[in-house]
Amino acid sequence: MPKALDTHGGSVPRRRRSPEVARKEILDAAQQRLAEGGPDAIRLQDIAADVGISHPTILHHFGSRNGLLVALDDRAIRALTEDVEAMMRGPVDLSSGVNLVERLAETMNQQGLARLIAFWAMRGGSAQAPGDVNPAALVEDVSNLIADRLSATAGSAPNDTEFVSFSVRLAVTAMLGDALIGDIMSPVKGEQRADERTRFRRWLLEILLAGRSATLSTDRDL
Amino acid sequence: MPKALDTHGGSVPRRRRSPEVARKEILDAAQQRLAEGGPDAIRLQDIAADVGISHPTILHHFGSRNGLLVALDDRAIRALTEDVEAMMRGPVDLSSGVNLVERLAETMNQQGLARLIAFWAMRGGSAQAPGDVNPAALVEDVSNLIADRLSATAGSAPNDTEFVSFSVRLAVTAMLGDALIGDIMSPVKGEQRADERTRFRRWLLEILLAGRSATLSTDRDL
DNA sequence: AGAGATACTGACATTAATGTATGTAATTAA
DNA sequence: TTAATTACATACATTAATGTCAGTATCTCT
Repeated sequence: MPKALDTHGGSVPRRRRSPEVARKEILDAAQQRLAEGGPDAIRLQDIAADVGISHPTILHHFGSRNGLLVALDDRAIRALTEDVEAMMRGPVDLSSGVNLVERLAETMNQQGLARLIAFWAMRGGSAQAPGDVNPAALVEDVSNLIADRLSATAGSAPNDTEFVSFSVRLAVTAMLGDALIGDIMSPVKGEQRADERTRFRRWLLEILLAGRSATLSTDRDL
Repeated sequence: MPKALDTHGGSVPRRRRSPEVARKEILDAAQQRLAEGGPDAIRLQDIAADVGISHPTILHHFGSRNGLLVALDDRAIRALTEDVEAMMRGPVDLSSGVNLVERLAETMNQQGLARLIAFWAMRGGSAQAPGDVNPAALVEDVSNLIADRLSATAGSAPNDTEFVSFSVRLAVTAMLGDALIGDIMSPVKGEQRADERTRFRRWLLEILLAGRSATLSTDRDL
């Protein structure tokens, strides 16, 4: 039988998480609150209630409210850059394998990541690159990776590098923007909206492919 | 000589604005704070200090802090939609007149409008269309306008409508996203960054034009 | 010039958030 | 099994924001 000498609620035994798990659960809850309720909805009490802990525990893990926000930003940028990186390390040919645009749209919309990234941008953005991650460096690595690949390919003009880089940039920024304000940019309502969104993405992919074939002579895999 | 019987500071006579001017000055200050400091920087005291008034005056004009935020959102969406509308009412031909992409980029970056729109999206977005303006309706009007023009033109396929609509949507969302996270999407640093940003916009415009000429047979003015 | 209307202020009330201090209970290792 | 560590809780302190109120100063209209 459980001993009833504890000072808290009593009936339910206290759950003890590993620091990693605790941090993840807290960040998840915070991210969901941000996505659903906006910036003002990030309150320690509420997040703690969602997770099922008391709010000082959040401070225990993140030091301060601002520490939590920085960790949130950090994770969001990491998710985005890693996604781009993964796409880049795969076959770079836009037409093959994963659909660049579709995948980005998924990433942006899952867990309200788009709003989180917007939040990061509003809170100072690249100016305050915090902690152990440097998003800009990650992106630069990816760009170098692409540049290396392209220069290793016979017959690639300097334009190719910029075309790929611009394509990625366009896809990322457009899918971010579309996740944020796509709804009001669409004249279609209700049921058909999802269809139109899908068509928009396909159209964007086609535009990119067309632009590429106009730039590159052959259709080789990069 | 000024009478010294007043209860406040005394030396400086109180300035009295028209409600419209007062609201505008307050909104401007709030917008700048949001753009520079993020969501947490929107504090009535600070904004009041920027304008040179006391914070209850803000409440007098907007009712509550939330009233101020709604007004901010409202103005941002209005600015965006009116910008799009103006572009649409002009010559729709993407290659002529104003550069669609450039102009959008300007709009997004002036006064940190991009961040404000992101803020709006995070705070509930199209779900809570407030007050006297319905952003969705404005956008719909514009879309109808385009559709009418296109159907009035001989030889226009249904595809044309969607192509123009998608082009605008792409330009808007991409320039919004680029204003937010363009910095980290660029592998270039320092001086050359501005150049690259310009090239990116030109490139986007070219892509759109190429896609159009691929869709439309003639190059007529719409 | 006088009177009404209202933009505006200073002082205060209230609420509500973050952060602190101290103790408890669960986990791990000796 | 005992001891050390630390995730976690309760109660409280503190700060800091929004919001209220009663009065003042400036504008407009007659």
